[in-house]
Amino acid sequence: MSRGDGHVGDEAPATPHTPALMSPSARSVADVVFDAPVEQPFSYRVPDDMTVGAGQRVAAPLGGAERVGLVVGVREESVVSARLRPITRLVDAAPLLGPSGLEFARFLAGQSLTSFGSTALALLPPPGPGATSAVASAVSEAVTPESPLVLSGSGRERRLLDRLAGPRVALVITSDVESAGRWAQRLEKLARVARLDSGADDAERAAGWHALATGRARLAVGTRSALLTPLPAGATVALIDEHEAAHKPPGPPRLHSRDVILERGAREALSVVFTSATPSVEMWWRCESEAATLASVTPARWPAVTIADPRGITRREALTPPVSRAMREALAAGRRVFLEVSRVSSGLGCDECGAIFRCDRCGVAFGWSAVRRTLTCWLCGAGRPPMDTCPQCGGRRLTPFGWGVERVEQSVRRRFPSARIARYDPEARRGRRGEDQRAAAAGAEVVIGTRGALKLFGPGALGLAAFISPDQLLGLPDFRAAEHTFALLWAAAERVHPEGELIVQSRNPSHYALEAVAQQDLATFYRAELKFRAELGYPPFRRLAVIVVRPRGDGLVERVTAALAGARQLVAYPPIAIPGRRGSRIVVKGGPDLPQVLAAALGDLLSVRRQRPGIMEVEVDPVEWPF
DNA sequence: AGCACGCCGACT
DNA sequence: GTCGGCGTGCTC
Repeated sequence: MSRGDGHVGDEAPATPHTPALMSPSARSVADVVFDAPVEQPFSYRVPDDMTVGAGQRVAAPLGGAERVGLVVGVREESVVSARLRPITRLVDAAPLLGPSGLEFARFLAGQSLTSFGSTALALLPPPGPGATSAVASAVSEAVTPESPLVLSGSGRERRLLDRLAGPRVALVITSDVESAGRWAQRLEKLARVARLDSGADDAERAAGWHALATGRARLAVGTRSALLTPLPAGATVALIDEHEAAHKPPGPPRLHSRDVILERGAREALSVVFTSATPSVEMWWRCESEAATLASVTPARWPAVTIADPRGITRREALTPPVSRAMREALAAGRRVFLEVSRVSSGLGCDECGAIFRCDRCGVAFGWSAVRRTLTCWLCGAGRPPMDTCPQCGGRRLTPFGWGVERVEQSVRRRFPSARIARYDPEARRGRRGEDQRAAAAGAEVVIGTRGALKLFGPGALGLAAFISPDQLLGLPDFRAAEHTFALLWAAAERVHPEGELIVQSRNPSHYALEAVAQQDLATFYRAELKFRAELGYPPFRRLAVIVVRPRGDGLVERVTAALAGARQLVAYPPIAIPGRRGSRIVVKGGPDLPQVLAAALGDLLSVRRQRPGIMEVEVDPVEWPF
């Protein structure tokens, strides 16, 4: 993280090129990058009656079609090849990014091993009409750089609002449009709000971008496409729910909004504020090492938390007696019930003691294939036949995890035939059904759903939240399994009324994620999790990347493996065949400079990735494992 | 990424 | 004999 001067939107010239001053024979040539996996820019002739500057989007012919690209430089050439084709039209009336904005986008591209063009274009608002003013020169004021602030605990959003009430320019980044809408409404009470997310139409977004840049708007709300919005020094950038995986969705720009903001904040002396009930382990670690500040936590009123051990109850029964009892009580009191179901069933565990079988080397749960009868570590590739008895307790009932929504619903209906029960599993199928489900769930007393269903409930809205089988989440073959489970349990607890109850059915009742929620103590979780991460070399102590290679013909996997083996700073795990799809996955571990080292090691292989659906994808700092 | 060119299999 | 698979290379 280097501290530079200047910031994203500054010093973009309003008139980048003045033809009148050039000798009559000189022609302007613009270098343009596109959303394509090619690094080098393409050159175009700038028509005499057109003015373009770096940081401005234009449309130009490429490969037989007109495409939108970003101008990265303009040159004056006395001799221009006749083969150079002209720019077709302007997409933005003026540059959206200044020189430091372009430099920042280039830096980000290097971090994510994604082409400059793909990165920059993915971080800009969709092209729309209405942008008439150039990016303003920002007023530089002396600002003491502040350490990023993490607001946790109850009332964290209230405290963010208080901070945003001041005179400072502020940009609020959310993970999704729905949340952006909520924040826009809240902020409207403070000042006029420019919406930069897709909840606003294109013209409104473009106008908002410039309104913020020119100081005509003080507050703005957006998603990832607002991350490069020009801001004056001293402005605030807030990230809502910092721990959410949705801040790094699949596909370009393959960047976590948190990392973009931290880097931008350091470069431009911005005030960075994150909210999160359960900060990411990376962010917690920053706070511990004083690279960020955790705001003193005001604990919320917490519901009673019960860990119910389902061992010994029939395997046909989804609900333990404590859950049935609590359901009856909640329904009798007229309070709502949420039953969380984790649909994954990819691990093997012991029915007797609750142990989840893990790879000794990597600490992640083995994946279980019933067809092939093998346990496989998705990370290092180690495979083995299932054990006959549990190595921990000698138990003989070894079963795959498996409570799906359907089975739980049947089980619950048998027990509570007269309750209004609805299912909510929006991930299951797309389309209209999602809306129907939502409507049904809104009127139901009992909602049975996957983790996505939690957002149906506001704080304190539930009488009971019960997790049917969170061991399925804890047992995922992912080193972030505990972190994700912890965040989910905590979020559920916040949605339960203080007089209500949170029940977790688990065969691992002493797991630190469960204990931390029961005790309402964040540190209990992060202490144990950081120890695990340090011992086995996971983030934040080491960085990871996942390379997906599709091995068509020519031994590409072998070439990639050989290239990685040559880099001493990297640990590359052996390639693992991807179940279902054709291809292999290679996990790479490295230090803080992982992107640079990886790029150097792969060399040409990175640029030679031509193929139908991605011959080679490189995901740096993955949040969710590709299965 | 798209798209065209180009060389080997099964088919109206 | 063609139609079409996708491997290879290019796009200003």
